[in-house]
Amino acid sequence: MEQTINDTLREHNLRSTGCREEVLQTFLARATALSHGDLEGDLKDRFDRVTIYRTLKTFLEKGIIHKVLDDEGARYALCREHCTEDDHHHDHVHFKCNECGQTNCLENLHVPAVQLPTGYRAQETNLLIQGLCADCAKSLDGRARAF
Amino acid sequence: MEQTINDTLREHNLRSTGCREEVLQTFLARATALSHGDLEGDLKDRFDRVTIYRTLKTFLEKGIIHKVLDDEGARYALCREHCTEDDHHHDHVHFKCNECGQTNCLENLHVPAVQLPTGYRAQETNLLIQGLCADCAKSLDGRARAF
DNA sequence: AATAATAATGCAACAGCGTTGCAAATGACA
DNA sequence: TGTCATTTGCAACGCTGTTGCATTATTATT
Ligand SMILES: [Mn+2]
Ligand SMILES: [Mn+2]
Ligand SMILES: [Zn+2]
Ligand SMILES: [Zn+2]
Repeated sequence: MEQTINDTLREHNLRSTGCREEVLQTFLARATALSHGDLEGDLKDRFDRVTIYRTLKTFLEKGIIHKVLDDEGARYALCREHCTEDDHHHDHVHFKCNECGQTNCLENLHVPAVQLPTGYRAQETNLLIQGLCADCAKSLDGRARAF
Repeated sequence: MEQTINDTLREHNLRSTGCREEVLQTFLARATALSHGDLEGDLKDRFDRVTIYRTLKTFLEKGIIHKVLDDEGARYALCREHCTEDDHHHDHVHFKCNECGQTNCLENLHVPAVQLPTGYRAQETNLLIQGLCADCAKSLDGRARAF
């Protein structure tokens, strides 16, 4: 695992540093879209917030993470498919649970194509669906039945 | 027109004030999604920026405008369909032009339904397509042909 | 293992966005 | 015209994200 992280950094032509290792580690461990604040919560005693900002920017540029559309602030998630500096492809759906607040990539759910008006050209699409994730829907149902 | 604006405010149980009239006027005139900064640009010598923020918040709550999800910041657009305090419905596509920067509602382009994983429940969807609007695509083509 | 070249970090300072509390001004309505 | 609830401007604040610069760490080379 330690090795995987440094391999990933090396593959993207990035030096191995404490902050980069831990940010990447956090993304792998939490497996959900994270904001800068989430990361700062975990890492602020070890690294300066500016360094975390710069790490996110670097990871974005190198194709290690992608930006996730959100109604309140910027979030980022690991790129599973193989993205590079030039070639990003993230045409999957993102889901945000209004109950637990988690935002996740639905990697195998493709954004459906839409027929744009004449002359328009699409370059990138972002579909965010908000609602209840399976876990929260279930526990809310349980709570409702109790009454 | 003057009358239309005050009618709209009245219909939503809002007092007619200079700031509200001019913000609504600006939305009608520009016919595109606006950020707080856009409005401030037009109105800052007449109204305090806090008042503009509060006007946006009020219009949002009353269903006069809706929030448009954007990759860089908050934008707002007029509700065309009849929204109220309780009942918002904005399942149309939003398009942002990467050339001219304008974000627009494609009112008659419905967000297609997607089949979520078992247990998930959708409550709201936001589809943002980025690319080139018809005007910009055309003028870029013209420029390319000139070489 | 020591060195040199390059890149990353921490710190301080800053700009922009959005919110809040409060006193003064204004709009609605009788 | 007067009353009362609402809205406004102002000052202050917190949060997010950026920049410049001196210091430190990583990497490649010897
Ligand atoms: Mn994703
Ligand atoms: Mn819209
Ligand atoms: Zn949930
Ligand atoms: Zn355009």
